[in-house]
Amino acid sequence: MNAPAIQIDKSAGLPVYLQLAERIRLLVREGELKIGDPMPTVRGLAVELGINANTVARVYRELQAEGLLRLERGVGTFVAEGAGAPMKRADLRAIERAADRIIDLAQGAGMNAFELSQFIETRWKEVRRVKR
Amino acid sequence: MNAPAIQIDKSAGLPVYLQLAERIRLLVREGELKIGDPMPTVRGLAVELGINANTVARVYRELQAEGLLRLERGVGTFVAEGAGAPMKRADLRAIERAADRIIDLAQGAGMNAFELSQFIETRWKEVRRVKR
DNA sequence: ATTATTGTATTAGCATACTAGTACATTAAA
DNA sequence: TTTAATGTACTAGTATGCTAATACAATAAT
Repeated sequence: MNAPAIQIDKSAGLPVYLQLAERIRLLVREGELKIGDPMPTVRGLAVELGINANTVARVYRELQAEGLLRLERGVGTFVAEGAGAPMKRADLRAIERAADRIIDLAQGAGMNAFELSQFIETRWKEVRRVKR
Repeated sequence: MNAPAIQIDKSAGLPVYLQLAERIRLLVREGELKIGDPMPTVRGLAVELGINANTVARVYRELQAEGLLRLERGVGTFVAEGAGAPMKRADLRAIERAADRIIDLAQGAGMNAFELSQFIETRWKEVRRVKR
């Protein structure tokens, strides 16, 4: 499990570079990518995903600016020290369980993945002001 | 509540026409828009959302092709007869409750709306093969 | 010193997702 | 018949999100 599978959906409507950046952020937050872990090569990942190397480079640079990655020319790209602690396993598990539950409900109601995620984004923005 | 608020996020990365189409599909599925209800005018909605009338027209035409809307030139646009029954209120409520729960968990873990929705989309695709 | 591998940079070009403007066609109401 | 409101159609232009190609620069291994 040295290199977790990074995958994107080129036909998803959402720009590839946003998907890729978000996927990497999530892998770090989940703890699948730990501080110091090597990232795939710019060229290598580009080939693997079937996208352009510049697109990968752009994402890496953006994540470096966020302090999530550390780019070393001639050496490689690594998860940066400033990448913040990953979620607690218990929290992650709880979110996974909650996700499975709502996915189950949504499927039962005839929704698809896109509809559900849109629904949740909308609801998030609506609920934010409640602030419990 | 004749016309439920339709809102989009122009800075969300996701193309406006996809957001708009999805938002309308959801309103119909939730039962907020019922069969026969009038939709906002092409021009009116365009102005309201700050987008081009052609973009709205495109979305309406697409939803008509799906059988969700009925466009009558010179008259207006309406929710079509073939729009299918809305979700049961109980199902909708269950999904809303599940959404509130996972939003709460995600916020607690430091995620944002976009991260959560991406997480759920990814998990949906992963879990699909389990097929319970 | 040489070579292979890495990230960096630049330029050109293309398809998509629009914006903007205008004209037209159909319907209902006056 | 006229008018106002609706959806339809077309053309032109722009910004974004890429693809493609190429060259350069730093590092590590030889």
